[in-house]
Amino acid sequence: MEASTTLIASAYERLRADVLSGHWAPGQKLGIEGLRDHYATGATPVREALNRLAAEGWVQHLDQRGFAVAPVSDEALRELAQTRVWVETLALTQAMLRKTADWEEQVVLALHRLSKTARSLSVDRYEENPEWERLHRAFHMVLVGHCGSRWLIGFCEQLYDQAYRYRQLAVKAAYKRRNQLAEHRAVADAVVAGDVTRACVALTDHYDKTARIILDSGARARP
Amino acid sequence: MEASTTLIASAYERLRADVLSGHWAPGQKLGIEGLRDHYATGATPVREALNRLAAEGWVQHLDQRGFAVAPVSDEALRELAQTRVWVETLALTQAMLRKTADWEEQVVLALHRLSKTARSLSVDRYEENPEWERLHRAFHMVLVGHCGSRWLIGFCEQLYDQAYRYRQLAVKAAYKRRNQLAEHRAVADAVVAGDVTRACVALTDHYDKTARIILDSGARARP
DNA sequence: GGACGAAAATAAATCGATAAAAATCGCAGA
DNA sequence: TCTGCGATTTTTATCGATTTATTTTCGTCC
Repeated sequence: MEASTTLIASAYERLRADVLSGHWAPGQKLGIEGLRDHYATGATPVREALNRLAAEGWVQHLDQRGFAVAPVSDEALRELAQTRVWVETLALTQAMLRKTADWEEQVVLALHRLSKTARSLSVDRYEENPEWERLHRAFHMVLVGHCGSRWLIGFCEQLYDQAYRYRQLAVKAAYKRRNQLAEHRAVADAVVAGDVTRACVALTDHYDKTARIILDSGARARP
Repeated sequence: MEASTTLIASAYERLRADVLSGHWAPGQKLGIEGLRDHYATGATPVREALNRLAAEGWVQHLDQRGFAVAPVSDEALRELAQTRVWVETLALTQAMLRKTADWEEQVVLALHRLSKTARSLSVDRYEENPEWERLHRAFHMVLVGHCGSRWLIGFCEQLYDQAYRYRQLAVKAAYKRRNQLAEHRAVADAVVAGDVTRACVALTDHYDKTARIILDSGARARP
């Protein structure tokens, strides 16, 4: 074999990406056989990948009845958004309390890079720009990355990725134009100014808006 | 087969319990063959159980080099304790903000049950009392269980179980006698009184003491 | 006509074996 | 004695087949 990585790792990454992107719909059953075909690999890698995804909450494992994509619901999204606000403002606050020049520069830099990149590859309709997505995630992770707790950072990553799935599902329904850059800049500015309260308010505002847009788009769980 | 559950679930539970209890030492290599023998099962259940544990952070998965029990360190314990204080005071605060009579009763009840149970099965030396452990976990989970976010509850469970492993490792070194009941009661009293600040301080104090005792016990990571 | 139950079909869980990778060991040369 | 190379051994990752559980189908009985 010549794959740079192991088959299970590859299967895991591809499966995860497909769940995140909404390629496999929430609630959909993920039969071993079907996945084995789709990803052109054996049953063992698929199985182990599914186990990891199950532990991370992306899919459900129904004993003796296989796997299914984790369902979504308005209620779950509200809970997710609320948790994100709580946990990320906590992390941001801690990061700011131990502020360093280096971290501050990272924040400014991450925002700058994000601002230079288009949200959509196409001007008139939405077409995901992977570069923007990468930089957006990086920006948010830099904000909380200096909180001093790998646990907290990990939680923020989980929550971010979960929210990303909801965004992807919503985008299939409606592409709302919106001045995200201003929202991001508001957070970064407050960080640079050292104003914890303002930074947390700005971050909360950013997440609340995102959640509201997704909820309004009408992307709902299918039963 | 007559096992009420599937082999992988059983292997997962037993392996997890053995890692938590310190039966497999931190850093120790977990060879498939060895585990296959020890748990008298096939390689597949062992492998899938290890994958789930790896996703949850109990073991490390070194590509093409098998699995090893997650290492411990003083530094990691400090970070864990700090994160626990942050996240659980957050959850407790939120729980108290949406206080209900029912929840308040659950707290009182959980404390009562805990107070009626001995920490150790033996009077003169420490011998883990599974019932106390169960009730202790239940008490802490009731405290945060009303915060309104399944995510936050899940995080608290993860952190609790991680801390439990450190406690187990420390207990092998030294059994410190200590009035835990008073600490637990302090939290519950503050909750009943509706005093958020005092409840958070009491919880923080409880966790800080635990961490300090473990650190002082000298249970350290082996390289 | 509906419901119960047995049997077939489907799909998941598990095993044993194989292929690939890493670690180990031993030997030759410096 | 130390170092580097290669063969050997050990262990992991993967596959194909078997076993076991669940779902569906199809009669039959009430």
